[in-house]
Amino acid sequence: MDDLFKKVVSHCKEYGFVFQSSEVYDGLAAVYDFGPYGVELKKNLREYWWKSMVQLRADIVGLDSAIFMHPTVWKASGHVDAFNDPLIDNKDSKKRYRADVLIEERISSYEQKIEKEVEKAAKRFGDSFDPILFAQTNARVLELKGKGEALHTRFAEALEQSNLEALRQIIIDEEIVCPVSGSRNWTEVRQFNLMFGTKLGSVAEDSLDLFLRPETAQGIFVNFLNVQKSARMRLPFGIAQTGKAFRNEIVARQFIFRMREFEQMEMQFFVRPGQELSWYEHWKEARMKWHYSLGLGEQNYRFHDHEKLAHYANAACDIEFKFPFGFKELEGIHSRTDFDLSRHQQFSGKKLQYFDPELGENYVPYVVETSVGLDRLFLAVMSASYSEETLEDGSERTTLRIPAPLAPVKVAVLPLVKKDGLPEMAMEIFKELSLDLSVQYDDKDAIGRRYRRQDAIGTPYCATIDNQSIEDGSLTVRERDSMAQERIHRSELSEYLREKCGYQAWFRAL
RNA sequence: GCGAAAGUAGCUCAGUUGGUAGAGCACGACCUUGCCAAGGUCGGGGUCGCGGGUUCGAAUCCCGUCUUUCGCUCCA
Repeated sequence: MDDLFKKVVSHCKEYGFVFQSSEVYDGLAAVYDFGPYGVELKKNLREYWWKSMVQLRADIVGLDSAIFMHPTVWKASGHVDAFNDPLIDNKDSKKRYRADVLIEERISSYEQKIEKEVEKAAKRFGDSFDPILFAQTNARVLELKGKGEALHTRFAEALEQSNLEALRQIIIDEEIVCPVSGSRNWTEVRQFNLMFGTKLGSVAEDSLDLFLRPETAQGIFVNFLNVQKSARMRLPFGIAQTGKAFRNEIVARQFIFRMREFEQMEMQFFVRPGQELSWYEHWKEARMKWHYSLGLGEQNYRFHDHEKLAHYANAACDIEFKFPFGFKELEGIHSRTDFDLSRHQQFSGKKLQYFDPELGENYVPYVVETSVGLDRLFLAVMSASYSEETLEDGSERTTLRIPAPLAPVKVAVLPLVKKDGLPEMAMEIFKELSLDLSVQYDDKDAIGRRYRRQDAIGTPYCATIDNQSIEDGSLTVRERDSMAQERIHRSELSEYLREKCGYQAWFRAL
């Protein structure tokens, strides 16, 4: 594992940001809990997203839909089919493949062979026409074509019936080999469902099979008309929501980058058909600007356009972040067309249309989606903020340079010594500030050590109370990154912190 | 899920051919100092991931299991 990444992971645990779930029971794979500082950072990220996407915009409203949904939702959305992968392992190379992909490759290889035959014949024909050669080529092409079509039919049938044994038989009959080992030593084909199943109802035989939602988006789509009508929204408008989603990943790794239970922050923007691509471009820019506003460094972001589009999209890209293990997806922006609403209309039998007063007609809106992984955003902040430095005096300092508006603790109030009434005055200031900020009080150990402890959890400011404070009410404010100090009056502190730790400056940059 | 490596105190690690656990830091109390970590004294904490086996005796050898990390597949 990357060295920096390793340090970030252990820092997360040691300083109360992220713990492994159920650790006392040896943990639960790919599930994590957020500790005292983690929950604050996560809350701040969610809050900044929500305020900039909902509070600041007249054309977007919020929603909080349930994790449980009617089972037909997932048939309509395509998740029941698309999230089911038939997988097969090669016993020699220990590599795993999707059985359907292996067969599809074989089908297209027949088409390539036909092309080759035709090319070969064309070369040998030259200018003159050779009826014998023509007949031979024709026969070969027809044979290949027949084989390809037969395979295609057999494949479609096996898929239709979800017949795993039939899929395996095709791989064996076609003598498909593993590209790595070259062997035909295959395991059984097994089905992996990426959705978690559960049951609604306490009596087993009366219970309803449900899925935990694998994405939050569908809760927005099925509520489209409820929201549009009750909030009296006109197109174009968006619905935003944050919440947990669940995927039974075969392999879930890289700390909180890929978890089985994760939190999404997403917004579905409903537009008039035909306008979706310009809105798609609009949201690409707007979302990138939002990420830039966090101040983690613009060089750490890039777009990645999807070449293979999902079944529901006509344009899609990712905003990728430079994690310690490379550029990886942080947010997805998809032009989802009218796929979702149309499908829900079809499966529910209820109209999910919008009456456009300008056009004077009804239609199913098109949708542009922006979807961020909150936990990934969290990891991005942690890995971009982690820093180790050697100071002038040769001592080491580990600092989380978390942007002040996101910091779990905004200010620590520290009495310089534990006597002469300094703790009492510090506690008084702590109580004042904690009315509108996350504040910490600490009177243990030497002042320098306390500064380092605050550096390690990313506290941007420390307010130190000394003997002069008792006399004139002034105190020292020490800034985390520069370690610079300035003296201000205690009555100015609240305003000072609000200025430095608020989102206002970020909002203005959007 | 399959393959490979690892698991000893909160953290980083030692533990010699099997003889029944140790260091540094951290933590707690008290004293001292007082604006950028590591002053003094005392103290708490581990059935060596878990279960089984071999042995007079297992952190150490064997088997199983769990978790973590890496590769394969998928994705926010």
